[in-house]
Amino acid sequence: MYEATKSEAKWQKKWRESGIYKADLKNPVKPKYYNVTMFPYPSGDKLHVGHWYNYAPVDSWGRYMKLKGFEVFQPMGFDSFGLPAENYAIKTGVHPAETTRANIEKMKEQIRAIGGMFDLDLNLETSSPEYYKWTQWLFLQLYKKGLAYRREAPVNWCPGCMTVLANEQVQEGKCERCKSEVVQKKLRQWFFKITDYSEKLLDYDGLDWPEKTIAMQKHWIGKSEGVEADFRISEDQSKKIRIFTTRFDTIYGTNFVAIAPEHPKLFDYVSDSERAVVEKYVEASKKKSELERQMEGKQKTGVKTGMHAINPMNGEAMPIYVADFVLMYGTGSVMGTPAHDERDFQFAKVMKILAPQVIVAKDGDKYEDDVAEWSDTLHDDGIMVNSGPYTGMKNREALEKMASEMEIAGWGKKIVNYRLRDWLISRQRYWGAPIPIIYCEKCGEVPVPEKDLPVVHPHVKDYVPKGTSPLATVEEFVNVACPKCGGAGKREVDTMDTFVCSSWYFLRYPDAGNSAAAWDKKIVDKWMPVDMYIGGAEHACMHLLYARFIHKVMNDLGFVGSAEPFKRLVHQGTVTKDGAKMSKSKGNVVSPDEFVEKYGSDVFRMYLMFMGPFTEGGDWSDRGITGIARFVDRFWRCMELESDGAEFEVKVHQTVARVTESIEKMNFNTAISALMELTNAAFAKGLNKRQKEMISIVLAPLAPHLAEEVWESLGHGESIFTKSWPKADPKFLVKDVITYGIQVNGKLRGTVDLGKDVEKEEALAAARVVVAKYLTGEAKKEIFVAGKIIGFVV
RNA sequence: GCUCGGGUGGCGAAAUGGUAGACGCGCUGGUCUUAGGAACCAGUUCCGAAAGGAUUGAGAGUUCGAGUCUCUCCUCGAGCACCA
Repeated sequence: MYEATKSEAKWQKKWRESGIYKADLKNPVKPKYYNVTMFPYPSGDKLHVGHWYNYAPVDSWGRYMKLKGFEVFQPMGFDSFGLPAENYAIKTGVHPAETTRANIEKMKEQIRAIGGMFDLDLNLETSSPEYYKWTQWLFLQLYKKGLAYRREAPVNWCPGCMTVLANEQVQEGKCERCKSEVVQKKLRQWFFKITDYSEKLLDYDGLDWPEKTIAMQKHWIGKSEGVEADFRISEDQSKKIRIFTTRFDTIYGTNFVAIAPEHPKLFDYVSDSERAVVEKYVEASKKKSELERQMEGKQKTGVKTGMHAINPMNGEAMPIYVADFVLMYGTGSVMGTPAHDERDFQFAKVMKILAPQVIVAKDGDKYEDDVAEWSDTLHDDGIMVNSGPYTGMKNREALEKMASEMEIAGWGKKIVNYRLRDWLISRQRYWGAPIPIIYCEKCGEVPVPEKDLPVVHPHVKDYVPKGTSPLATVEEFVNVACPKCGGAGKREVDTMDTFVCSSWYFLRYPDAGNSAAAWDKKIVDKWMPVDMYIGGAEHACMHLLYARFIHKVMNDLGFVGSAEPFKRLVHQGTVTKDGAKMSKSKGNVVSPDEFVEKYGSDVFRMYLMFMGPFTEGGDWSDRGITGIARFVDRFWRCMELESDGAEFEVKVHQTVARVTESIEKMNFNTAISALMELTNAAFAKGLNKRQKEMISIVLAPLAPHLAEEVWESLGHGESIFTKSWPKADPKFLVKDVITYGIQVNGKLRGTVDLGKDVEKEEALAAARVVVAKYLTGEAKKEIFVAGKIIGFVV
């Protein structure tokens, strides 16, 4: 009888004592493998099924790579600054410095109970001065390069969290964390100039990432190539209005211009007579929240400004409108071409702008002069019509020609636009890394000299968010001498977005104890890039984008040799309970503890992996865990029995091959089922020693404790994880006798067993006998695919 | 609305264009047992007594052969959402 609990405690202790999960970081002899999972934040809640669903496959993968002969580095730290830790502290009334400490210890114990080979002894915690010192250093490097700057801008304000948020943290107009409705505020805040890296971030060359994640990032960066053009104002020929379009080819159909209410120069384009109306409209749209704008959907509103722009192609005067469907990005004003843009069409309908004219016609042979209903078929590429000298050209070619001619004429140029905004990193919250900047009356904005780092995060009693940073209440912190002139200075009191802390932790792991630098380039370049990065898909446009940006900056500054941080990325799926995401508020959190206690960690983690492909997640149900428990039991019994194993030799090698293939594809579920099949076949008779050794090694990534126990029972003193992955002998993988299916007119009508080297004629002859009664009439076609199928068409 | 994924037994799920439903749960029957929610053996897609027939969300297409490829549609999930 295998006693999981006892055995697991024993092996966890042995692994820790022998340091088997430690990698030789400075001088890896074997090829390195850097296996990382997104580090957790200590929140005070226990580990739930979702954590296990993440960490178990990561660990199985790491153990597999270890058995394959790699020096595997599989560290884990804690993302301990940030809102989860702070909110937990607010809830319990205990200072975050204390709760964080306690929670990390608690979580470490729980993570150790999984029996993973995570290296938790590096003590990487983003809230410790040894770590955030270097987060501040990182800030200074960006500052020096002009990539960190402060400006006043309308920003997203979350009234629930009482802080500003980055664009990435606003979802459907609500705070990503607390779901409060986000409002716009104009504030002076710190930004990272991620937009400088828009183009570089679009390069995914050499990355093995899920297509979907790449698509999401690309969409978020939102590159569009278009044209910026100046239109003259007909009321005042000295004035121009600059518009942006991606469809310059449709300009002959343009019959209005629309400008965003927030446009700084809006009133340059408003006539005196319309001034009052426009002011009213601007006021009204300012009051609308992001959410209200979305609620209105495609219902367009706007008012005339009273001025007109001149269409440079045909000289027509077009009315200018102020309309809030135009966003204050890029030029903040657009040309309206109702026939070729649905929004323009909707707006034109509301404003009763008449007779939108088709410019690009499908196929060129049929088009309507006037568009009564907008249809996206009109949007297709095609042949130019109604377009003066360009009529008859292919529209994409016309676009190029028109744009070059315009550039020569000097009233516009081709440009590339991105929707990515700069990363707002200021937070008016307590539990984060202080921004290392001092404001001096004389010298202005002064960066804290690197030798003065860290800017120590002050202890504050009342850290409940009030809308301004709690750090501002600590006078000894705020008042400081200017590092430049020695005069009176005041510290920046905002803290950094926790995503800054998490954007570089994987660079710290290999050299976590370094007190002289953020990391030693030599060591880090040995380990970077991360070979396998596993974590949730929800970070696609946040952490995963920020980390790439920071890494590229560090690469450009010469601090790292690699251009990308994560070579291969895999997202685990989400485990739901009754179809809903597990959350404490819903009260549907499943705790692994009782199952681990009853069945052991091996059974629990295998059960999670057996649910299905781990990238897909699934709905939690404890029905069925007994199946894995039975398997473990049978497996153990199988290993206890001794036989010569002759009859299982083929099966053993096939199982090794199948498990290898499955794990290689990270299909842990089918790896387990292959082992089940073998166990079911052999558990009553047993295997020979060599066979047991092979099988226990291929089981080891999935059930490490059980595998160690078996290995030891086979008389080995050393850990199974010092061994190497077995190779299936190809001679056992080819069956001598193959059962062929026989199809007649595509329907299966029988089977026949044939030798592996059977000739076509012989096979067909044998098959004909089996399905004789279906072979009526004349045979039209006979099919023989070696190793696969025999077919007749009659 | 746009961009991705999915849709296969009562359930979780397998299937390089080649015998659909491996493996597991559950269920049915049996063996062993004072008893068993333990263990083992057998069965289990649906309809049908059987012969046989049907079957991978719906429909069409390509193919000797389609869960798998192509098109149209339905539906569920995720993400983005007036970026011109």
